[in-house]
Amino acid sequence: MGADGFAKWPAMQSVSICVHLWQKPYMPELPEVEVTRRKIAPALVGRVIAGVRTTAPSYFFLTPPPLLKRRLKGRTVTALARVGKYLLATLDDGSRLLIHLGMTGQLFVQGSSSLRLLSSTARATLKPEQQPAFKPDKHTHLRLSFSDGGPEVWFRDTRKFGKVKWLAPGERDARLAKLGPDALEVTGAEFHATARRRRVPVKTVLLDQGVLAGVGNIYADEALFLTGLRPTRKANTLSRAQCSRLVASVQRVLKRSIETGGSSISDYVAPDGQDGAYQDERMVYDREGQPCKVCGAPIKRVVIGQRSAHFCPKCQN
DNA sequence: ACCGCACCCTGAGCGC
DNA sequence: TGCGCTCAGGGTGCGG
Repeated sequence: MGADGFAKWPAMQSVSICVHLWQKPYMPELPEVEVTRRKIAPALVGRVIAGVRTTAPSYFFLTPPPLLKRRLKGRTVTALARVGKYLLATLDDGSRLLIHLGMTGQLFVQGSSSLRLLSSTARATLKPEQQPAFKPDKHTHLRLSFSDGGPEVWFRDTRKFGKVKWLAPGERDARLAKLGPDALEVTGAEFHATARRRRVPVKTVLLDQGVLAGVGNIYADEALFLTGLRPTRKANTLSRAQCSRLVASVQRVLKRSIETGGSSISDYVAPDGQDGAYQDERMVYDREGQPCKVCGAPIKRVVIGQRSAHFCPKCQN
């Protein structure tokens, strides 16, 4: 990249590409991963990786750091795709870098200042104009520098549920192979074909990445509310029509979230932490005891498969 | 094939 | 004030 190619970097530095992902209500599901992909792609694609810094080996690194460094150095990123909740970077030698953000993963450009990158105390006390650019901490597990000398790309993940793996050219990854069709593309018929032979709660099927890839806890609850189905409803009792409506709801909430996420993070993070505006539209998730926005009944919370599920006892059956 | 559950991790939020 | 406890959650893997 020539000197004039730098023009885009200064503008990018003040931009937070970090979507959500602080605690509970900000899990990276399909929309958050997709928004991250769109924001991070310009800072990745076409650049030559010059240096790789990591933290100590851990199960976060499916490829051990020393090997990861050897494989990435000198490579040019040629594309950045999303597969379910995974990001997949293609490199110029045909190898690929697989990234999963886990629960708390944050992928962003060096120089980003985001309240979500700070401690809760700092978020509460710092005014937006006081936000410092984020400095790498013990949770910043991967730092890529580039031959153009521009800003680095960092991957931070406090709980280390995220994953980084290098895939040799042509290497098939079991995690990717297991994924069902992308949640934005799955059809009602496909969902019904699986649901009809599963006796577990329908929510469990929505969260099964092998059935449809990309739905997490928040959007599963929201889509079920929109469809009027309780999360506890046994999957095999759903009609084909109900499955079609459910899939349509899933796709509606995912698309809506991509829209609001994309716009809200385009240039600034609101001081009250309300970026990733979809949370304002949440009807049930994390609203236990609060009135249903449609009928006023208190939202209920139950546990399904070790995970919380929220629903309106009047609107959902 | 299907299903339930323990596990990985760390910070927030609670009770005392 | 501060300690210790519990909880949250995606994905994996194991035992039934």
